[in-house]
Amino acid sequence: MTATLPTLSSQYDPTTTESKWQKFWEDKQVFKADPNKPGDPYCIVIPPPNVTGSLHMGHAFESSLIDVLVRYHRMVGDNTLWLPGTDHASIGVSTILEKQLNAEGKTRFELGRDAYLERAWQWKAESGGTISNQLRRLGVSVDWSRERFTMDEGLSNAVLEAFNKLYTEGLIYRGKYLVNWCPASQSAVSDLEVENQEVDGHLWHFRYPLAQGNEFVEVATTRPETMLGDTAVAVNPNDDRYKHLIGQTLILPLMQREIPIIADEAVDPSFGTGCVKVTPAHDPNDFEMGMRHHLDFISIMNKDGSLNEKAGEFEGQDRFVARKNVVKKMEEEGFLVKIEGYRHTVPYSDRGKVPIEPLISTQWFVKIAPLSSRALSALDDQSAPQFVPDRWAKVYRDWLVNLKDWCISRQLWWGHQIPAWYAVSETQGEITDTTPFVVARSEAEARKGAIAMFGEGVQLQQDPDVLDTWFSSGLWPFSTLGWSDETAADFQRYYPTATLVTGFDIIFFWVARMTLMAGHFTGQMPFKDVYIHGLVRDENNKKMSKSSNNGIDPLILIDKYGTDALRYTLVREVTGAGQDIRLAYDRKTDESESVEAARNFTNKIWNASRFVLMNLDGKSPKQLGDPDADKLELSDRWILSRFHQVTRDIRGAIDQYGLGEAAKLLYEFFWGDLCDWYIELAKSRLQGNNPTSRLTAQQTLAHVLEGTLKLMHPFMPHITEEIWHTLTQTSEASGDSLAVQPFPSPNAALIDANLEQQFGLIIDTIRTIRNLRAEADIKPGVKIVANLQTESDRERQILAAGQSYIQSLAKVEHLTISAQTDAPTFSANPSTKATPLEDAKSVLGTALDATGNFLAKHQKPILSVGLIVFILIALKVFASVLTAVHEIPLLAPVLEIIGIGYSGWFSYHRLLRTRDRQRLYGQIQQFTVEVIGEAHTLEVTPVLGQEGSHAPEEQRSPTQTQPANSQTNSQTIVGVVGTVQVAIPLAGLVDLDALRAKTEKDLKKLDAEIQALGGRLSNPKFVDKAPAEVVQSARNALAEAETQAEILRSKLGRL
RNA sequence: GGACGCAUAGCUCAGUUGGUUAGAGCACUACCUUGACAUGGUAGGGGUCACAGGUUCGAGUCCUGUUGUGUCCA
Repeated sequence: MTATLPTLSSQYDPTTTESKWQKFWEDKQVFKADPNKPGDPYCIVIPPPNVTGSLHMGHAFESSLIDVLVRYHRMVGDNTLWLPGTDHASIGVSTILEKQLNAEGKTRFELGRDAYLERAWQWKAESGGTISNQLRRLGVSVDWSRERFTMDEGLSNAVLEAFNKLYTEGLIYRGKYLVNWCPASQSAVSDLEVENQEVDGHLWHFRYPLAQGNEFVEVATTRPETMLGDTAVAVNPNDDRYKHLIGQTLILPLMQREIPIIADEAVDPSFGTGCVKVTPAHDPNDFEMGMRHHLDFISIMNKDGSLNEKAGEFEGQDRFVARKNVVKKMEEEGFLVKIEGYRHTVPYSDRGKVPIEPLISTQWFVKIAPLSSRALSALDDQSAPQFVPDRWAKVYRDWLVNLKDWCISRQLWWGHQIPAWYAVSETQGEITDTTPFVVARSEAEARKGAIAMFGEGVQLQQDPDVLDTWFSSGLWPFSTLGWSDETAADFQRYYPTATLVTGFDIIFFWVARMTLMAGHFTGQMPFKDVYIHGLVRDENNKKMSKSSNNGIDPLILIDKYGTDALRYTLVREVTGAGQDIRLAYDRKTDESESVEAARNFTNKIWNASRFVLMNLDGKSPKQLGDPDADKLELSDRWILSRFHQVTRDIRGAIDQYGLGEAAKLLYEFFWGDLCDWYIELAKSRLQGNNPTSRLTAQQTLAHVLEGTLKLMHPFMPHITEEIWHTLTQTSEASGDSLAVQPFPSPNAALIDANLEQQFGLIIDTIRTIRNLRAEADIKPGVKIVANLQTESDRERQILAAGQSYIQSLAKVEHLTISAQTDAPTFSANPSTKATPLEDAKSVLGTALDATGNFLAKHQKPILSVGLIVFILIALKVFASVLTAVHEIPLLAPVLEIIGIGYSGWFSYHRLLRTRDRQRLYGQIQQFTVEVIGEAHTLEVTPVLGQEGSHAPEEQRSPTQTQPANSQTNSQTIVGVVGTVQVAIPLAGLVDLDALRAKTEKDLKKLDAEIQALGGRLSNPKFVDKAPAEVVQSARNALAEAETQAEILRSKLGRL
């Protein structure tokens, strides 16, 4: 698309642009990976979002981060694959279907397994694509052709294979244990699906009577109904209060069961009364104690949370109803001592949102120790995976150490059905805790095995339960690449993957599940790096969650500001250590200040690019060609140096996961260096009539803009793709994309720190002049006269080189650069005053330099003979000028005062050409002002400026801005930059008080600094111990500050 | 209770191995509709770096403690 320039709007509109490029990328398969192509493999598997999910800010954040990495690596030349997909969310989908069925007055059992699953697949077909489609709107560069789902055929095979292998190796077992039971979904859940919540509950104190005698012990509980299942009371063996009771028995109230008092180290004597009731079938700690002391395990609860026949008269009551009734009954019978308010944590089911009930049940488990030891040794011996930031490695390690066996069976239908077939014919047609079973890859295979064991007549029934979703998700990094076929091309090429990007809250779910499984099945850690990012918090710094309903919908912000703006906002907020980021948001207006700022940045990119495009004469960067090295002007060399430096910094930052830093570097470079300075400097060249200079500016602009678009592409893919196509005049039909262009490489030869530093002085000088203009209330359109004075040869040379820049950007009509100090006769530091000889040398140096510049500018071959001739001519002119000087009023005495050396320099610069001499007329007056402090003795005829190609009548002569006969104009406002004095003669009335106040303030600051530096330097310990470099820089700083202060003080004296 | 963070401008946050005058964005003030951009430009004001000690020639930065705050684990 070679958009005709006038059609480019002055405001960037993301809506059409973004959908266009998203479609383009997908249609042209720009991100389709090819394992046969060259390049280092770089693969990221998307942490599969839950298929029931919809896009939230966390996805947007994480996807933005991943996309930066992936797009960067693709452009750097790596063979890159970002593989998308979703997991099947066993409990999540079941909950949704359960609700639907409830509304229809049905249960899944009435419906039957097959019909239920049909319905589930139908739901998936209709709603399962939501999250994927929303991800598309983020512009993620995933390979959609490889999109996977944990229940598709390949991944299901991987699950079968993994289960069978683990079972054969003795790492999967079936057994009766205490599990986290979710009465809402009526399924076991893993430890990780349990969320502890602090609640205001109660502590009920009960009295249990001893079987012998009339003593009591007092116990306390937060779940009174569980007392129905108590089979002991425990005390600490070292607790003197109760030592005598150990071994005696109690009569459990309500149940009239005789239970022992046991001694166990696990009892905390300081908690409550020091006596604890023990309910082994309903509490994890008590379960352990029950095992240790061979207690009875009495389960009093049904799977729906109601009490069973073991609960006596409370049978059939819901657990919370029973709780009240038990307390009531205990009170009636005189066993209730007291009820205290008590804040404690209660385990809630992550999905079911009801309190978990620890319940004894027969389930399938994965033996963790052998798996975690492998992951641990990978971490300890090889630091694999590498965590960024590395402190998370410790959290990961702690977790691996504390892992318990993993309950993988779920009493649900949606998911991978456990590949175990029971020989139900051995147990009266039912699956019991003891029914023999065969684990196999298929029913046919199972039958074969079962017949071998139980004969032809064996009846088989597959385990009705399904596997934990995480069982299949844990295989994701390799199952999606083709495992268990280890010869699969993708697996060979892309495994192990490069980086896992995830939030710290999910370390336990993701990272550990995957490292355990990968370590076991592939012998490698599934990713080299784990990049941990923080959470996106809302405007009140609260974690966004469904339950607090404070989520911010990324799609609303995308609609309002554009995807690139949102992505940039999120990425630039990221800082080094994986801190949380906060997103500004106004819920009433759906506006976000921070995204708006990023939107403004996209608009800036758009308009700066538009400016460049409008000035390239319709040519692409390629057609313009690269600029000739010897035609580059100072500003060209500067922006190229900046570009290559920033390229180097950005590569370094991204390579170290400093994505936010890279994003900020881009902002500063683009808005600051490129727009505020280079483009502004290039304007006069683009509009001027020097074709060489114009072409060089065009080439440099085109080159730097294209390079910058590449640098920015990973962060803001849509707008950069749009502009790049226009800039390079690449048609969409070609299928060529910025996304696959090579990322810029820094060219060290073009990086010039010295040049950048010099340019810094020019920039600071411009800023100082602008500052002075504002202080003096000079209107922005008015051109002024400015005098720069410094004793430093180096500074003068820099300023001379940047003279036209200063004039152009600070709106200076006439600029003088001189060695003359402001008030030489009052110099406080005579030793720094230039001698005539030094002056002469300086003049010669400057002259030679200026000559060189002059000749280079005009590209004439230089012969040393020519140079000598030129200098001779210059000297001759100098001589004749001395005569001319006397024709100009007051000039001769002025030159006498300021010295012959400067006069030479001055003559060269100001009197050599007619135009310069004319300009001089306008400057004489202010010279007089500077030197003598008054101008009224001078009479000058106004002379129009004739500089450049501008229409003279549009310009104001300096004499017009500074009426010669006025008494009010004999003031000069002075600023300092480096050791350069910047002086601007003032016209009209000036607020002297304000000027004085300003100057005094600056002076005060300087004096404080001088004092601090002086104090430091007069401290022998500092001078002795600090590195010479630091001491020297302190000395330089002090000298500079003293010069500055001197300038200001002398100015202040005159105000 | 244990672990890990955080505390810097009105707000949100940077600040690399200690080294000149602590930075940015937003907000604020003044001026400017200048031929890329008012979603813009120029300039400006605004900070005892939570507090108290210590190490050091030198501490926003390192150490100890205190306070406040957040997260995870139990």
